[in-house]
Amino acid sequence: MRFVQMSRTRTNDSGDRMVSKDQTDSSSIDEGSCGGVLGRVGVLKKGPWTSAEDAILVEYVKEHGEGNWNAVQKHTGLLRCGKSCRLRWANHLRPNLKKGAFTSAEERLIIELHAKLGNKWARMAALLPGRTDNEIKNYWNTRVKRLQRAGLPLYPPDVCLEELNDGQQNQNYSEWNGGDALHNDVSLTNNYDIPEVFFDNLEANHGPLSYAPASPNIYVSSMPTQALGSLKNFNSLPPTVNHGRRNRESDALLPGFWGSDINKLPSFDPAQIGSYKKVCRPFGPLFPYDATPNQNPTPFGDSITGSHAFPNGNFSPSRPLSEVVKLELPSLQVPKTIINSWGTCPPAPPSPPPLESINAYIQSPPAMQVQSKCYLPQNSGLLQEVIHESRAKNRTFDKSLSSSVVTTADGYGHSTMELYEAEWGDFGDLRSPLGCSTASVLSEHTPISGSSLDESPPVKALPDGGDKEISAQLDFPRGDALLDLDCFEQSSDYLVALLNEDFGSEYVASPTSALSQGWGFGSFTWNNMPAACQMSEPPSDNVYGASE
DNA sequence: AACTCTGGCAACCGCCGGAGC
DNA sequence: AGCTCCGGCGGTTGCCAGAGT
Repeated sequence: MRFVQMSRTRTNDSGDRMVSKDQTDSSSIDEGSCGGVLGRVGVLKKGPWTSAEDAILVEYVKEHGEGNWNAVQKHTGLLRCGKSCRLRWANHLRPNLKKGAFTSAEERLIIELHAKLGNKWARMAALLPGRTDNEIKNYWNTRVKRLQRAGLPLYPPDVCLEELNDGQQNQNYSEWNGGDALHNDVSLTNNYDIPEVFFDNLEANHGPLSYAPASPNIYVSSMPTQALGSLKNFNSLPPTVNHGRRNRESDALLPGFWGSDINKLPSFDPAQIGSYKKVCRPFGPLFPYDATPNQNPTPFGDSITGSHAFPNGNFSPSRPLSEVVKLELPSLQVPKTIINSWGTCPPAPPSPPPLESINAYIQSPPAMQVQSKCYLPQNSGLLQEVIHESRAKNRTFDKSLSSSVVTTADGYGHSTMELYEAEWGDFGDLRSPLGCSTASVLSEHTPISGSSLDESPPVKALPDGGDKEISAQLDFPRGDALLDLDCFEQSSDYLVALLNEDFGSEYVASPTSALSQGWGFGSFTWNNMPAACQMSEPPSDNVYGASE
């Protein structure tokens, strides 16, 4: 999976094989970075270190110890600034440095630490003996890149669970105990973020089928099925598209996602599933239909905000920054204030923004992609934040879902739950075979075609409040195509190929069997399924660990 | 064989905080 | 209090190698 750290030596071992273009950069007299200036010698050297320089530095440290790095140049004549010396020593020369690829345990630890700490590379390095912050950072960034391309979340389910459990220990608030905890959480998350799930999948699906209504990669909730759900993204790609790259990625897809050694993946514990059901259920399809805006002031979901891992590796910090003493922003983050300034989404008003603005977004994939890119940066990367917030939100799910009423073609109102059951009955469960969003499902199979806003499909007023509208018109262009069963079958075949390639056919005989086993392909997965929809027990097989 | 894309890695850059004066 | 120096940290860049087309 992860390339074994190459034995190649770019710098010095092979005798200055590599020469940087600015190996001696006399222009970089930058006090802020590396000094650059040196009184008597002239210019400081930049670029890769040579073995001779290393030897000089090692000798110096042996003699004088670490620290006082700016004195190195004085004492040794080494044309390197103090910072460069320190880095070289810390990252390559100091003893007890562990070289080579990260072990599975280390990778696992990094993931867990990142879930807890965010981009605190130095702190992680302190907990990983022999590893440097730079190493960890590089590893993580590469991982983020890979997963982002694959449209996968960053944290495996058990890591989420651990964080979840940790958080539960720390936050043992009751569900309706005066609503303080919940209220605070909800009120503080009143930031009207467009759920990242949209952008996430739009990004993941950008390309020939960028219009495809990707199922939201609902992070925690869909963890066990996330990989399968994400395979959908590849599913939606024509087999002729970039096959080689895809194969490469498919190779990285699951093992890379869950760790370097798939066999070491934690078993899928039904008990954990219970936790998922309990905690994560609401994340998925709820957001466009949340019928309890009073408790759920954000139009998207408090059910969603913060519940999703971005493919860039970070989670949405829907949990307000104000709640975090000092939130370290991962590499691609911007202050929360920017979140509310994206696109047409208004800054947090006291009431949910009009659905029109939301729909406008959803129906403008290109713009969404742009927005997505703009949006990505603010994720905190702190899994705990997400879980913390999600806890306060998931409670609204059952109520909202069961109370949501949508007028269907028969002219009668149906609860969204009824619609789910009706629409997905053919599949034996309530999952979208292609991970179609609830929105597209409903919009496709109700008179509210929603293919165009111009048609002004009726917006459903909820019985419990005239101003609570269901965005039944929420739709993706061409969403109907993805509901087509033929399309599904084709995609399924492709999925089978992928699955067989990655897992071996013994793991998943067919996508339909996978479905029948409770493995969702998209937004409707076992774990984000409303409780009422979970009519059968989740799969007990440990798909990922089946080889054990 | 040439090209492209991606992963991996080393190193640099800029900012920040602490210490000392 | 203000300044400078130093070191630490996180983000970014640039290069090479490998894989695929």
